[in-house]
Amino acid sequence: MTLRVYNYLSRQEETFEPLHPGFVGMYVCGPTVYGDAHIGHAKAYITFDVVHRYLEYLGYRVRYVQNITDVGHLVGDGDEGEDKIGRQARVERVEPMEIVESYTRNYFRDMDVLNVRRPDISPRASGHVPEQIELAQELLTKGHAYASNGNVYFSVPSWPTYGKLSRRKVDDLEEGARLEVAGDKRDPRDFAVWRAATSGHLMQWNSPWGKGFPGWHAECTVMARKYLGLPFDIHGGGLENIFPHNESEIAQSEAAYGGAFARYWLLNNMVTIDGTKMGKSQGNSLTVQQALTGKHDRLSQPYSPMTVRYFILSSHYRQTTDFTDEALSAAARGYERLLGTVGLVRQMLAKQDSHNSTIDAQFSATLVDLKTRFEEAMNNDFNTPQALAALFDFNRAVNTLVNSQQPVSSGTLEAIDNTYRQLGGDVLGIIPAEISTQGAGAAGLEDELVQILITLRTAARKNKDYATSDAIRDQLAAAGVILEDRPDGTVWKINR
RNA sequence: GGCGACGUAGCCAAGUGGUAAGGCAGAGGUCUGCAAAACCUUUAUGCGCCGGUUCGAAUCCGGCCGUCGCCUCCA
Repeated sequence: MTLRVYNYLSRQEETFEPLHPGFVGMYVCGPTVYGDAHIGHAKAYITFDVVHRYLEYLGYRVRYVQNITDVGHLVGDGDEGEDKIGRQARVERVEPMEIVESYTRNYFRDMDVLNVRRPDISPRASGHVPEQIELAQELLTKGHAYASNGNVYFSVPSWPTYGKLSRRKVDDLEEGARLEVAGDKRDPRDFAVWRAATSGHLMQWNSPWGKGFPGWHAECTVMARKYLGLPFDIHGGGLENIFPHNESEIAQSEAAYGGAFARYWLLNNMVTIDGTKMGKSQGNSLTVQQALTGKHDRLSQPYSPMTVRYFILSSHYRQTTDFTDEALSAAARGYERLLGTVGLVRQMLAKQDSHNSTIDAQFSATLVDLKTRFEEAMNNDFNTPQALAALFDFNRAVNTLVNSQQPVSSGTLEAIDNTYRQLGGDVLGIIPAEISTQGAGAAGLEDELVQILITLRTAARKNKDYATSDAIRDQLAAAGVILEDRPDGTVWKINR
């Protein structure tokens, strides 16, 4: 059983084999930090987080590099736009680097709550200006770039394979009505590797061509090379950046350094909101914070981070994900179902007084079956919906077992819990190590207080004083504590 | 104008040549003092429409209709 991935370079599914056996180098285009993370970021980084986690599950040692774009990304069309960071700095009346710092922190804060593991290296574009200048010089030396009025442009016509990733024909690009001809470009298709700064530009550096700043595509080219070497295994990112960004990264790297850039291109599809494109320019963006707080026109309620994560993983990463309130609330209930079983298993495990390490023979076949199906799904280009389906089938089997009123050995419960932790936790990142809203994981005092009420209620029920027992249950429910009577006693959980 | 993706039950979503996974919602049932949770049964003779290839197609080919996206900043 081997991992197969869809490679946008070949537009085919291919067997994944890293260049150096046992090691994987992965670069993913990171955010431009001039605003809060939105659900498009969430989809992209959850997607590659799962890729990262699954590669490690398979035993690879992964180096995951994801840049922070803090300079060079321009607002608007053409070449006259303002730097995004610079503009936001002007709006908020602070230094550009304050913008970068604060939105970088927000970015990691949001990704942390979504349980996205941090990359191994988060290099900043502004910290790699010398390398980007060297890239421009190398391209000039090789004849694939030219300097003009303090700008350095990559010459697209000089590089015949330009367009190979996005499958655009270079000749067609000329007809694009939107491509404005900058006065100092030789060809409208050329793009800037280095840009001359106007006097008002807040972020600028000295260069052989005067004061300026790097072009947007340059950072990824140099930082991927610096930290992963060429070629490296996986380049990830969002499909909307396939052109011109990814295309230009490849061209610059191959033209400057020779040889291949990235070996496998994995690109996630985009996000829509109620069926239409989400974009900052559309005015309908949904930030991660808005999804978590529910403070958004389109949302009826807040959604937990794990619900958002589960929802994103419930469709394949190369499909578009349509965020609707209805779909999210369905996901919330589905996720609750999964988590409820995990919580129950952990509570039963905590209640076991003697340890019996024997694993039920019949159930161990179920465990093996789950693992097989799960791995088959994930090996099939990270098919998380299929993997989740396997997990839900397993879930049903577990529910049947723990409700069978037959004794279940602690060894079996432990094996079940470990499986949830490994597949649902380590790989998919949707099953927390501690379920804070579940009795078993609750803080001591909270659990003790609820246990006192449960004891009182149990006594009332024994006396058939249902008025009292129901009053306790109803009032606890109003406070957000749900009681469930099981044959072996009452358990509780917090209803979020 | 160029390029591309998608259209599967009320909703979300896998499946890409062998006779429709999974989740949500709905219906009936079991369990329960009543609930909750869970479990069982049930919910697409059919996968946008029309043709074609094939023993066999949701899956391949052609045409049509529809939706969305990229080509311009965006993950």
